[in-house]
Amino acid sequence: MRLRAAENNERQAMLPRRFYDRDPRPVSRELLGKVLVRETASELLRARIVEVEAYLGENDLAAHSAAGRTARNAVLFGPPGHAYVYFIYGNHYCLNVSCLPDGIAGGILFRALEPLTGAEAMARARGIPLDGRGGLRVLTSGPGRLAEAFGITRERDNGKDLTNPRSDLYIADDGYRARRVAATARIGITKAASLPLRYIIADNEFVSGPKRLLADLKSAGERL
DNA sequence: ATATCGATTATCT
DNA sequence: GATAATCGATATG
Repeated sequence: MRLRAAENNERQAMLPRRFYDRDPRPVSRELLGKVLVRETASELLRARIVEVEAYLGENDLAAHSAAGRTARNAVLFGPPGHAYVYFIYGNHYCLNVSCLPDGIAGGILFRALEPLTGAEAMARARGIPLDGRGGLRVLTSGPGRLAEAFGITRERDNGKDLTNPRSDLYIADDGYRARRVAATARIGITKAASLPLRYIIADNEFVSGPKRLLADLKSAGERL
């Protein structure tokens, strides 16, 4: 009953398509603090978005869309609010959401989440104990980890409309507002590596990478 | 605590 | 045939 009510509230707070129909940078900033939800008949997973990276489409050398449309990156060129899932290093899936109107590429990579609901199921999906080394952090801190925790695969989720009321994967606003937010250089790329397009909730434990606070705030291109 | 390295495959040159 | 928006294990200070 209580869960039911929370569920309904989340449903109502599902972000609409127009939220994503903008430049990936402001969308990234506003995505911080929102809640990623996986909701099926048998499971409810919820986790707060604490780290994302903006990818700017054909003008961004580090973006998958930089060299134009292909079968793999087609979702990035499609309408806003859809899941772009790619497979990387022969090991991991990563989740993005498309931005900007149909025909214009752009997207946002989800890099870290803070578990809110269903941590036990996330641990199961990750194949690790809930109380093991690293604690809850290793469940969802990192793009490959959070995708595994949420059972995200290309087959299951690529192209999924995150703004469809019947989608089992969506993003909600639960009223939380991030306080200290910063932008830093993006992680793990070689091209256009110095642009400050990685957005983090600065004081959040689940932000990815070692020595988070010091390094991040020192290299922060701008405070938001 | 930081550094390096191997795994493993879809995608593109 | 090389590369990649990563992770986890192992080695070293």
